[in-house]
Amino acid sequence: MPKVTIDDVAELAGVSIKTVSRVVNREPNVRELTREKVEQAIAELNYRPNQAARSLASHHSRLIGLIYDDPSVYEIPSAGYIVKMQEGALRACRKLGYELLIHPCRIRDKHVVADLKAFLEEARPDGIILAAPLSNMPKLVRAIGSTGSPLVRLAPGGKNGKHYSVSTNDREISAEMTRYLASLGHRNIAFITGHPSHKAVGNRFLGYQDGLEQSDLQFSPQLVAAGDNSIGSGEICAQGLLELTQPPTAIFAANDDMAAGVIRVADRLGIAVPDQLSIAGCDDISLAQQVYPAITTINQPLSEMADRAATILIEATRHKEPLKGFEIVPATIKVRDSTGPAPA
Amino acid sequence: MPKVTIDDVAELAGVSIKTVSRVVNREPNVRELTREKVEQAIAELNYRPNQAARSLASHHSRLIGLIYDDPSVYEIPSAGYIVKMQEGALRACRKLGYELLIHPCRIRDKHVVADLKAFLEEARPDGIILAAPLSNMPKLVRAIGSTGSPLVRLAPGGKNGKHYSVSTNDREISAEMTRYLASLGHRNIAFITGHPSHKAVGNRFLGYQDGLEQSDLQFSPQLVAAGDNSIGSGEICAQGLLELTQPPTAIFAANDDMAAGVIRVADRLGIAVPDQLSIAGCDDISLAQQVYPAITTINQPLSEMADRAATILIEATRHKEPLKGFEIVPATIKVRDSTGPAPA
DNA sequence: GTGAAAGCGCTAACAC
DNA sequence: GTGTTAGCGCTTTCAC
Repeated sequence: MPKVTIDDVAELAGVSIKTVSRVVNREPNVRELTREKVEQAIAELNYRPNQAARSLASHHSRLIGLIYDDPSVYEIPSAGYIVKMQEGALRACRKLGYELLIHPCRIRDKHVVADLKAFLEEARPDGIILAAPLSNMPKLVRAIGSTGSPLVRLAPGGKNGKHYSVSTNDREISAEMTRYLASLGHRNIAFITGHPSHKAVGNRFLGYQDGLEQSDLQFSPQLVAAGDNSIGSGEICAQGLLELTQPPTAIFAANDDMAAGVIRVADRLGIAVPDQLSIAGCDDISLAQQVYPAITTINQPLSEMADRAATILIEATRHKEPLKGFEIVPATIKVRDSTGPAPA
Repeated sequence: MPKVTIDDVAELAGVSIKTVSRVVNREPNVRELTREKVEQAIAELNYRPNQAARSLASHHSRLIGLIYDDPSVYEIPSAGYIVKMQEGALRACRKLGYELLIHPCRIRDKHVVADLKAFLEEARPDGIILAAPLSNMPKLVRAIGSTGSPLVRLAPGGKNGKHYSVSTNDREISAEMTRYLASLGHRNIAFITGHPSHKAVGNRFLGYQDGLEQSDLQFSPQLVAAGDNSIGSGEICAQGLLELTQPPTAIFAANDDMAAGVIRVADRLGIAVPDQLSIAGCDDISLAQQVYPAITTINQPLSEMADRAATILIEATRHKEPLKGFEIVPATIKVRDSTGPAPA
């Protein structure tokens, strides 16, 4: 397999290497006929541009870095969360001719910042996606910002003026889910909160409160239990809630793992789902469909969000645009089998 | 942030760039004193070699490609499997100054082979890790082999003469698990097989049979149910097995998801685990610890296997060694709460 | 042990 | 529209 270079293509097509370069990079100012000749030569020789040479000459690595919390430390974010994110980012990268560099990091490690800087300086990605919950950590955002790498924050709890962010409508959609439960006749709707480090998950709690108000229901602190995103915490919270003298007829959990925990407890206590108890989750991880009954949940469009983040980043480096602002990828409610009319 | 180059370091240290290069690459033939001077200059300037320049000049990308089945198509391998693999491969890469390129691919897509070749030719990783179940597909193994990229097959069902493989002792450890169940007094031990495309998972079935034999127990086809690695299939299989006139007192599932399905069914049928039914799984994914009771399982050392694969690959490219042979990373049994003495 | 020179294969800047 | 030239920042080769 002798390596085919741009010179070989130029020679075969009878043009200069610069013209080949223009065709490869889809630059303007090439006659249609010339372009075709070059494209044919490329196909004939099966030419592939050498990325190393490209990036050395252009000062662009065509690499996007995806930074997230290492799951082997916390179980947040979960493996499903990570894989979904990767999938979206990869989709965008492939479409635009980039590669993705994944970089899990341990937020509790003292050397995170140094480690991150080393990654940015050595691998030199053209842009960085910082995933939740890291996207909320000023220390990290600042460290990356100071290197000058274009940065997109993924699913941060709120915006900041300095960096672009891609979020979903956590609060609004959680309000909608709450209204949906209310519309089924539920009056005692409980909520299980998520891990406090994850601000986007915190917004779901706010949405729950909004939804109650919009449905003319009273917010009651007893109906709120504090989970930490794990199945186990969902079980513990459910147990507490179901022992109340006025137990809820619907439980809305800030993620699917905890909702699955609630189902387990209902199973054990002989409470029928959804006939006696409705259960709703958040995230739409695969578990939500695998358990019985399948969980009504909110489809967090993580893959689309990561796709958008990577796309924005790549387009920004191409046009050398400053990267400010934000966008919102709307979530949708997936009604499945764990919710139903309130018991009479 | 003005970019620091090798010339700056050479000037500050008062040596030639070649000497700096030697120090950076830990080559021999540098006096200790010279090395120290250079290292000090590097630290002072915070110099980082430019990877693009390095790989252009050396014809090494310092990239390892990890190829696996896209989870959005099949749910095998699961997200947890993928993340564990990535973790191990990343650990090795970081230690040795490499980066990891992940490349999920859709085995059912007609263009897989073309897509893979394009990946290899464009990104030019120095080596490839092909994960199970892809590592069993001759079509893919051949496609990668034909490009000349060094290849390590991860957890293939068997060896082949042409490529290095890293496996675990699936068969032996499954036999051990079966013997363990027998040692608890179980005489009716059922097995739930995994998805047939995953040969390593098939070896677990062979191990189950070995274990029965070694424990002087009769193999009985009725005690074998065919799952597909999903929680749902575990439930279906469990239902069938528990309806037998001579139901098993222990069920050994070829993965943890299916074992979790068995637990769900036992829960529903009011069968106490482990008092009336022992359940064992395979893989030790996080779910195994999160469900109640926590699942006794086999810890598949996926992370270590991927670490070994990447390490082997990197060392081979350095020494330009041909890459043949295999190695086995032993798995271990994790006894937790889902197994106990057979009912009297 | 150390250094000088010659590329690696592309893109940028500018000429035509 | 197209081509020429000069690097990008390293490693390789070979001389000393």
